[in-house]
Amino acid sequence: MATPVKQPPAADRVYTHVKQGVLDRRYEGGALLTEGELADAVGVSRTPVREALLRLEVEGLIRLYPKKGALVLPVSAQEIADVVETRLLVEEHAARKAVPAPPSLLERLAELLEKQKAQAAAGDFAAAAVSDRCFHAEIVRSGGNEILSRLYDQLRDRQLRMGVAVMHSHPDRIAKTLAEHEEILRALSAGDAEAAVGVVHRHVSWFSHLARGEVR
Amino acid sequence: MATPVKQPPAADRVYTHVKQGVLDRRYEGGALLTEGELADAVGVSRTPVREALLRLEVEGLIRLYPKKGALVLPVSAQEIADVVETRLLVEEHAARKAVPAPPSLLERLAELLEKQKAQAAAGDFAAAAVSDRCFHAEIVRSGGNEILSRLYDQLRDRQLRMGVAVMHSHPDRIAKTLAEHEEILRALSAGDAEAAVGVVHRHVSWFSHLARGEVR
DNA sequence: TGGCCACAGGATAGATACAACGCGTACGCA
DNA sequence: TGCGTACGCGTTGTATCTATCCTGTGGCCA
Repeated sequence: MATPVKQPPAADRVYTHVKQGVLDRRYEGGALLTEGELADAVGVSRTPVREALLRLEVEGLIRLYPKKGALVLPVSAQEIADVVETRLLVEEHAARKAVPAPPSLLERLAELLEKQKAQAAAGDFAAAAVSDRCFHAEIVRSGGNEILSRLYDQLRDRQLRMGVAVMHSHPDRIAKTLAEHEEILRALSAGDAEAAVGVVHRHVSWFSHLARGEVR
Repeated sequence: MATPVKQPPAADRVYTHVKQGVLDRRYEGGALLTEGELADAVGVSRTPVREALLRLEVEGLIRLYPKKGALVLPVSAQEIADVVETRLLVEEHAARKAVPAPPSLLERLAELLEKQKAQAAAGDFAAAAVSDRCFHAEIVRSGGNEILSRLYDQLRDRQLRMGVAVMHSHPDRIAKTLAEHEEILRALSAGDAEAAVGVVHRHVSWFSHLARGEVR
């Protein structure tokens, strides 16, 4: 048999294609995508394309203009501020709620932290970024609130568009991130909610300083 | 001319139809909707139905099962808890941020409160519920965070499914709601953030007591 | 009688065909 | 030359058709 693996659904392929394209700037902010283009690019019909675009609009990555096309939303200062503010709200809440932390959570966090360290040391920054993301998501998910967990995932996606390059280019920043993660883990282990919240606050709001005025 | 008005897009009609159906319990939780049924019911083809169902899934009202149909999600205790927790998080944050409140905000809130009072006095509980909702939404929107504003709207929609009847049936509760709104407005006017947060907390978490164990 | 397999029914997933709409352009008229 | 209108192209919106997949049912065999 030539292709024993079953292809993922066409709608998902389009979704991933566009999302990746938007996230890593292959599609510039302000670009106007049309269903036909995307259909050709991915090799499917327009129907699944419509589906994917609809999902992406809900996530706030694009905006659908009737009879015109899908506008790749440029990153605005407003959006950056909103994302950071919302992340702060969700993550601080999660950190506060994660105290006292169950051993299973602490264990998973320690594991993720080790993994990220190893990946950073090996120079695999992309993988490290994934681990970074998992670390935060794990804390949020430990709160057990599905609404907040889903929201948080979306926030991280949107944040990916805003200056990821900087994260990857500065080893200093990586080290600082790791140190802060360690600090968060320590605070959670110690059951010190306010300390954990404080570190999370620093950790997240650092980004807003960096992003200020860097709207491209 | 018979129908001079232009019909809204078919997808929107389906969306509204299903959403209303789910919200006012015409479609029971646990029911399995099929695209064909809905297409016939609204009088459009299945394509816009798909679109509408997709949007509703993102909002968390239904769950799409591949090759099976659209399950109207039953209200679970988990969902109630999540909605209330998230509302608390968002609304308390909004209340805190709304201090000091600009006069324009206070003005709009006072206006909405008066309107709701009049509607409640006139016995138009449905309209009063709409005003109630606007009151809260206005505070959240004043924060200027689009992500939180959109999230909040979704939360209110979902909460509509959980025991609205109770709200409408007890005039006592209406009176209490109005009193609490007045209290919130007073606290905001006075610039007392913590007082406002406290009232909001009471106001929102009242619902969780009511909903506990009342999962239908 | 119990379990397995084949088949049929119904649903979605995807492709394609058609209609309606909007926008820009170019032509015509004043 | 300037403005208004009409035409044409491109895009989305909707409908319909086909293929694929899942599920439940029925019969057959051990």
